[in-house]
Formats: sequence, C-alpha cells, structure tokens
Amino acid sequence: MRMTEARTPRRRTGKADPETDEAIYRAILRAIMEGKLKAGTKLVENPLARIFKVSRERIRKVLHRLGAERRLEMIPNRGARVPRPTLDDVRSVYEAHRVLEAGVLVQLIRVLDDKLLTRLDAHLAEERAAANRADRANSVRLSGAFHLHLVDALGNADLSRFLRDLLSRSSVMVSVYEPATQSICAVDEHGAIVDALRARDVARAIDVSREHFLHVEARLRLEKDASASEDLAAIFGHGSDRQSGAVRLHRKSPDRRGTRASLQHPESR
Amino acid sequence: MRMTEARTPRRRTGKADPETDEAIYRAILRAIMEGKLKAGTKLVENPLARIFKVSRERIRKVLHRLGAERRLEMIPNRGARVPRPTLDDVRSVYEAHRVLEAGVLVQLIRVLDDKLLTRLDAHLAEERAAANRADRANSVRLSGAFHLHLVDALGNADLSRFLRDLLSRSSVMVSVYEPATQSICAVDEHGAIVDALRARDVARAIDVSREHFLHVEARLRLEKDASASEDLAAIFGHGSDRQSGAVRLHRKSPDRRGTRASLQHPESR
DNA sequence: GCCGTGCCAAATGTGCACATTTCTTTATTT
DNA sequence: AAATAAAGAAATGTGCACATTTGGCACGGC
Repeated sequence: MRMTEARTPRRRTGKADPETDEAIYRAILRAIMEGKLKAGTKLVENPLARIFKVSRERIRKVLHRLGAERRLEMIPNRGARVPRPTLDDVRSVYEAHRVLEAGVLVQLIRVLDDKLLTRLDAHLAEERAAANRADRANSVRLSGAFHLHLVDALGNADLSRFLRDLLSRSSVMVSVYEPATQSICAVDEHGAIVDALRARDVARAIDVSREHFLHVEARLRLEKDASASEDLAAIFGHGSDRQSGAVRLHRKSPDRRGTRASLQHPESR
Repeated sequence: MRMTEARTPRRRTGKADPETDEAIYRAILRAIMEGKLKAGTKLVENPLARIFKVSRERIRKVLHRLGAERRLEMIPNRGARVPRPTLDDVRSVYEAHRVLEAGVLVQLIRVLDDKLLTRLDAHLAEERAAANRADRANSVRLSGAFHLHLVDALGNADLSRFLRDLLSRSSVMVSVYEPATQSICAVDEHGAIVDALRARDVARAIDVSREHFLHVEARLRLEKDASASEDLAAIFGHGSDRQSGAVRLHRKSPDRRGTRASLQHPESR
C-alpha cells in the first residue's frame, strides 16, 4: 500500500509567493471598499500583474469577476476602472438599504431575544466610544457594522450577502461624496432603533430606521473629484520586494481635478 | 494604412455569426432559470464550445462569470455544474424573499397609485387565465412575475436585481423539489396582497405575503434525482441547420454507475 | 490658427499549446 | 473473487504569443 508520493508535484503557483485568485480578489475589493482605490481609478492589467507577481491572465480573471459583480466598470477594449457612482446610484443604494432594513425589522421582531439586545447594546457602546474619540475611520466602519448586525441576526446568508453588497457600494460613495465633518451614521439614531426593538414596536422601528437613512442620504454631498493617478503598489502594500518603487498608471488628465466634481463626462473629450 | 479597407469579416460584425459573450451567458442562464438545465447537470467546456461554435475560452469566461454569481457550482479541476440546492437553501431563498417583500410593501404603500393597481389587476387576470388553462409553465412564470411587478414598481434597480437573483435560484429549486400537482403560487393569495394594498393596509399586506411564502415553501417537497444526462444541443437549440445529431454529454446513471461516454460526435483532435 | 487625417504605441481580447489534476479501467496480488 | 494500485484518458487551469482596438501625436490642408 505504497502511496505514490514520489511524484514531487512542485506547486508552481503554490501559496509561496504568488497570491491565489481569492487573495487578489479580496485585496482589490478591500481596496475599493476602504476607499483606497478612488472612483475613476483605472486598473491596468500589466501593472497589477507585476504588483501581485502573477501572470496577466490571473489579474484578468479577477477583474472580470469584479466587473460581473458591478464593482468595477468594464469598458470593452478600454479596461477596468472603479466606477464613479452617480447621485442616482447613491439614492438607489440607500433606498434599497432602507427597504431591506424595513423587512429585516419585521422579521427581527420574531426572533428577538435578550442576548441579541445585549449584543446590540455592546455595539452601540463601541460606536459611542469611537464617536467620542473622533475616530472617524472606525465610526464609519462601525456604523455599517450595526446594520450588518441586524441582518446577520436573522441568520440568512442571502440577505447578509445582499446587504454587504450594498455597503460595499456605499463605501465608495462615501469616498466620493464625502460629508464635511460629521460621522456617517448618528449613533443616537441607531440607539433609537434598538429602543424600538426592545419595546417590540415594529412600526416605530421602521419609522426610525427610515428617517435615519433619509438623514444619512441627505448628509452626503458632492465633494471631490478623484480621478487622479494612483500608486497601486502602495495601495496594495507590496513593499517588501517591490521591484521598482511605485508603479504608476498613466496620468490621463493632469488638470481635471475640479473643485467640485459636477458629474462631468467620465471621459475627457 | 487606410482603415476603411475591407477587412476580413471575422469579427466586429455585431453579433452575427459567432455569438457574443452576453448571448451565451443569457442562453445558459435562461436554460437554468427555465429548468431546462436541471440541478446536477455537468457543463463541460468542450461540448459547449462546439454547440455555440465558439472557442473554449469564451465558454470558460461565461462559466466563470456564472460561477461568481453563484448560479453555477465551480469545483476546482472538476468543472462546472448546476448546483443542487439543499433544503436549507430553499428555506434561505424563500425567507429572503419574504423579508424583502415585507420591506417592499412598506415602501410600496407610499408610491401606490391607481395605475399600479390596475396593472396588478391585469396581471392577476393573466395568472388566473393561465391557471384555468392548467398552463403550468406559464403559471410558474407569471407567479414569479407578480412579485417582480411589486419590486419593479419601486423603480429601484438594486432591489429588482436582488429579487431576480432570488427568483432565478428558486426556479432551479422548483425543478428539483417539484410539487406534485398544484401550481407554485396560489393566485388567490396574490389577489389578497393586492386587496390589502388597495386598502392601504400595510400590516395586512405583510401578513398575507408572509403566509403566502410560508405556504409556497411548505408545498415544496423532495422529489426526484435530476442528475441524468442532458441533451445540451437540444436545450440551446443549435441543432437545426448543421448539427445532424444530438451532442450528448456523459450519460451518468442516477446512482453514479457510469457507463462509457457515448459521444456521438467523435473527438477529432 | 484650427481642424481633420493618418500613423504609432499601448492596452486589451483571443486562440493555442502544455501542465496538472481527476476519473476510469485494467491487471495483479492475496 | 475482491480489493488495490498503476496506467491511461479526459477535462480543466495557465502561460504565451499574436491580433485587434483605442488613444495620442504630428503633419498638412483650409
């Protein structure tokens, strides 16, 4: 019973140095969601292949997957870029989130227990602490996590995935239509939702949630144009043996940084 | 070089002869949603490439896209197959649909007008007609279309896309866990939802919708094993002019007792 | 001086060939 | 005779090379 292990199947693309598809996918997706890749940034295949030290085809596959998920904009023969959400997109995403959360609250009343309420309270405390520290990055993250908590409490993978999709897109929007100073979600409004849940008052919970999203949406304002060049190597943090320093993409329109991105044509013409 | 010279009319002639990626994608997706491709069917790249008369790489790209959308199950080094939903998947999809529709109804009350009610009434009449004709195929289709109408009335592309995703998965489930005789959605229950909407009674609409989904879910029962062979050429309808016979995939017995592949087209390579 | 046209470089899309993995079949041993 | 392992076949995954398209740039005409 000798197992034929004598083949020495040297893993060409093993987990040694070159990253696997999933790792590359997650790296790019995270960069988009964290706002490191700003809207309008062009993702060119060859530089990315060099950065991740994989072949171009690997990058291509990941880019196409992201494009199919509408997280990248794929223009035939012109490559992939981070989409610039329009104001209608913003409205659509927030409306979708609002509608979804209304349904979630209806169902949540049925599965609500003290343990969940305790967890939500703990989360609110975290949010308040971050807000008091003026820790904006964590505030934004925790604000999204609150709504994620609500959905995850239902234990439905499809609903959770849908909300995650919405949140990932709103992250990009935050980086584009950035509110001036305030945090994205007011902690008190989150607290009001939990209060209504504790009172098992569905109608009030839905109302509070609805008002909350309308506030958030109203806070978003058109701010800055982010079509400048990006240092991809720095974003993806491959600084260990980054061969030639920063790999920069082409600077397409050097002087297009308007004070206000008035949703001008995405193509300079 | 003048670019207006006559080029070889191989490509860029629109979608004339070789099907474009989108066409192949839609063809396969439609086959899945209509239940022509049953759960467990293995989608082998080379036969598909011959059927659609495109290169294998084209098929591969489409298959990967479908896999990223969770509409196909991609097993590494083993190819793609139509996923067999588990009973938990069924529960998850119907619960997601139920939760989403609750939120939709909350919002729908605000945008409700007579024109929409009229359209819904017309749709109900269509459904009843199909049910009376015992036209099961159309009944199933119209049942899904009813819920799509509700979401589409909100005019939110994200919500509509999410529901379409859910419906596409429940279509596969219907083909697997097929109810014995009845139609999937009772038309009367749809009518009750419209009645509640007409009365602007949100709570009742949500209740009726919820009960409706629970009924539908309860009706689904485990029935048959659908891993039999599939005639892909017939499904995709590419056999009229040139293909003399059916290109069959491996014929696999339901109990995995594999006979030799009965390929009617010899592998000339 | 401005605009249209034609060429060049770069980036993307596609086909092909090969490597790798898995499944099937067959033969050999206990 | 049954079980197991080795060999062979088939299907998938990947890298490479080439074709095609696009955008920029320069030159010349109006």
